Amino acid sequence: MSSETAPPAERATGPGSRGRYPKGVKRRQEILDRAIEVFAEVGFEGASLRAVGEAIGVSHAALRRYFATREELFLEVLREKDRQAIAEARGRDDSRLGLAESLDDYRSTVPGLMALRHSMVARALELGNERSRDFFRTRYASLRAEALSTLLLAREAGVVRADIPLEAAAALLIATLDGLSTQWLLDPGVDIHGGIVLLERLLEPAPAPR
Amino acid sequence: MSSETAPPAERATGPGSRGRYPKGVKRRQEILDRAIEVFAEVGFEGASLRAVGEAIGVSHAALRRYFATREELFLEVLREKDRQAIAEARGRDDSRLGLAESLDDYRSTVPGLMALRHSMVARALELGNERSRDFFRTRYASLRAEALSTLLLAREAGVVRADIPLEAAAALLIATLDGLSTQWLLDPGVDIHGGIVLLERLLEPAPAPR
DNA sequence: GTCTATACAGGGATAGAC
DNA sequence: GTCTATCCCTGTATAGAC
Repeated sequence: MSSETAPPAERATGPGSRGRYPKGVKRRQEILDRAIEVFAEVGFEGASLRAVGEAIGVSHAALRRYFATREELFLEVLREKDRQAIAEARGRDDSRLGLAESLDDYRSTVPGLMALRHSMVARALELGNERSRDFFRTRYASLRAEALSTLLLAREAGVVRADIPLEAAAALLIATLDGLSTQWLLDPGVDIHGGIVLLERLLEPAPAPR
Repeated sequence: MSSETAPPAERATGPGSRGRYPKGVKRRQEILDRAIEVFAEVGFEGASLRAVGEAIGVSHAALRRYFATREELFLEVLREKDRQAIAEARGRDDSRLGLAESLDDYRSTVPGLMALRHSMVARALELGNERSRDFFRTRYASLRAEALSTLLLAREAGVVRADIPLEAAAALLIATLDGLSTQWLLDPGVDIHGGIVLLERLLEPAPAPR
């Protein structure tokens, strides 16, 4: 049952708590950063704990002082990338849908990291990997919530049809980004941008009557 | 470099060729069928070659007489499932889009096999796995082609708007099925059916004016 | 022709020394 | 905190029995 072996610096990253281990969190962040680089280079399968450790100049066993398991390290990498993406996304929030920008976010990540995300989602779908499952379930939930609020604004601004259920539309938006990216990753000839703008157009209120 | 060690029964499955090994192809098919069962039970990660071999009552080394590599076995499983799906899909081809039916196809597959497909796509995105890459690239290409011809029929029947690029719409359809399924697999509370019918409605010619 | 036996390199997890 | 040593599992590869 793997009953809670109490990983050291688990939830000790909050800034305003009691006593911290400044050395510890710093090292942890360093591992995270180097791990991202390794993923970007060799992808998910190539990024063994030993490979990551070697890139830092540390044995693979040492990594487990900061990340209880390989899966945990992977999830933390994704969390970190999400944080970075959110930080970059600030400041360009208008009432437009802005799907093209979301797409650029998606694509800006190096190929290795895109593969990482896909591999992690796949793992989350497997039996057993509850941690990954929970992570992605809440991640997609918040993605949908974010899309929903954007859609609400867009509808008020009049750029989205008023007769469609926005919850379904939100799920549809996220699904489109995911699915088109998959096809584009497999075959760069696929016009992913065309698919995005098509969906954006389909959501618009009235097709110009002529 | 792994320079072509000539796998035995590689392309010897065609029915009308020269001399066959009837015993061989039968055994191969048996392995395939049992492998599908194992995948359905334990998923992608749990289905090691040794596990599959054990389920058949054979050593793992024996499997490699029929499938040059683990990846090859996996791909063959997916090919087999595709064949079955195509066979079942015959007979219900009207001019409707029929997305709901496609969804049922998607869902009918046991969880383990859905995870298998996702895991294989993820692997195909990784560097190196060219076989998987090729398989899914052509697979998605033919899925899009199929969707395109369906969309053409639907447009002629008047159930799809005439002012949209159907190639982009085809990619969008496939992407939606993929993406929504991912969300639904992670969280059964997601109304995947709602997303599908929404897209179908968005593609319809004119929203009832009122 | 088909399969078992066996070896190899590499993976993640873990225990205990320093 | 980090290491080394070890365990058990994986896919791959080869030799040889029948």
